[in-house]
Amino acid sequence: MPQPGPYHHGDLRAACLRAARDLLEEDGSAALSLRAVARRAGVSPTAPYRHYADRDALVSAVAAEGYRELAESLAAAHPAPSAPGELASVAVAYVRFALDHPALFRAMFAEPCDPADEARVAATAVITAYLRGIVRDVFPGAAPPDRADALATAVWALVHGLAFLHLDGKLDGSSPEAVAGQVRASVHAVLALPDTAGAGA
Amino acid sequence: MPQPGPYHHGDLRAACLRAARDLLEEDGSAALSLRAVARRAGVSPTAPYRHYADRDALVSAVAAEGYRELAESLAAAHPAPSAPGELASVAVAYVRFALDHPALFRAMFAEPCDPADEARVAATAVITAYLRGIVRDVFPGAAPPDRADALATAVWALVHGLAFLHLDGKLDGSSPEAVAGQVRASVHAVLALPDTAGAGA
DNA sequence: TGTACATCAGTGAACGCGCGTTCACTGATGTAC
DNA sequence: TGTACATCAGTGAACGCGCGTTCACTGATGTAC
Repeated sequence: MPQPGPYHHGDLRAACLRAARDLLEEDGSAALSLRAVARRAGVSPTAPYRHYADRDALVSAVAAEGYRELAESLAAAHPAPSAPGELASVAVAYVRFALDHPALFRAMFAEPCDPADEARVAATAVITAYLRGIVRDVFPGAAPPDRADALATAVWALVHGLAFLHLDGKLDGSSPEAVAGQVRASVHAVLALPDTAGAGA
Repeated sequence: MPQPGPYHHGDLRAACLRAARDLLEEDGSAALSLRAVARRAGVSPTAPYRHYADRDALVSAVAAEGYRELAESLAAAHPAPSAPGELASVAVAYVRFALDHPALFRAMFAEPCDPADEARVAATAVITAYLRGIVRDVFPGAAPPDRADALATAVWALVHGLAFLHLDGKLDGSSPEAVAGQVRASVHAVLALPDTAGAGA
């Protein structure tokens, strides 16, 4: 039943992205395939080639979209953190994003990365700059500037590692609260502050 | 040219593992396939089924071997660390292992994990217990015991994150020294100590 | 020491699958006159 | 307003591929007598 539908789709480019995202949400363990995306979008297997040069281009587009959404999630957690506890909230949002969109997150980082894909590189840079800026705001007096950079990298690596270890079932992710608590405790450890988590924000 | 060779291989089980490892070292981006492993081992495509129930069993065996080797690498970096600097050396070894065996490392963590595979679970537990023990040794007086646990998890996540970010080309991995320095700096940041890296051990 | 036979570890043909990608095509759209 | 035609976004058949897995088989090994 070929579903009459219009011959021209309208916005197949976006529909492919949407379909890819849906597939990742539904069965994250399967690799993303162009044919599956086309099927999902209700279109012939070759139609996506009108909009994407090849499979890699589609995957890169999906990854870039993921980066943008991740950045949004972080910003939504706290627009301009200036205290360690607020930074911790951003960290929690990072891990939360990974757990809420496991397959997307994996695609963003684990798919063989094309270093030449501009959108992807740019999207990564946004994340890096964002984290760096946050850490600088939280520690305005960090002695040498590259110390702040080192700290920013450490924070990123920490939350990234927590995210992946959770994704791979190596840590206790039984409840969102457990995860959040874990992340806060870790961030506070990094920032060398007494763990003020537990109750409050 | 079917290479005469003996009909019976001798130890095909081990040869498959070896072949799988070789393939991962050579082309880490390709997925590990049973047929490729058989080919590499110089054996018919179905011979491995004598020794592994299915593809997953092979991959799990490879991953388990990887965990064992990772544990060895960590132990070799420092048999019984008791000072932060020694702990940092272990951290460097962790990241080094990932960069030296990128595809293996990915297979260990990113392959859809079979939670039921005993060898694999056991091998993971060894890593966890090892890191936990180290952190406890380095901080014998850590106030509540679960604080030491949190710290151990944070350290693990930190090095794990650094490893993956490096694997994915998100950090400066231009030279082994740069990587090691980065890792040391991060660990010291976590441990809230002045960064004593740079020159010495 | 020699032979019969069970067991084991391989072979090789075959299956059905989904994939990425190509190609020549055709239906729909929109623009120029 | 009406028609001719270029352009664009789809179709659908076909290619060759490597995969996991099955099956009936056969060659080699080792044990019992």
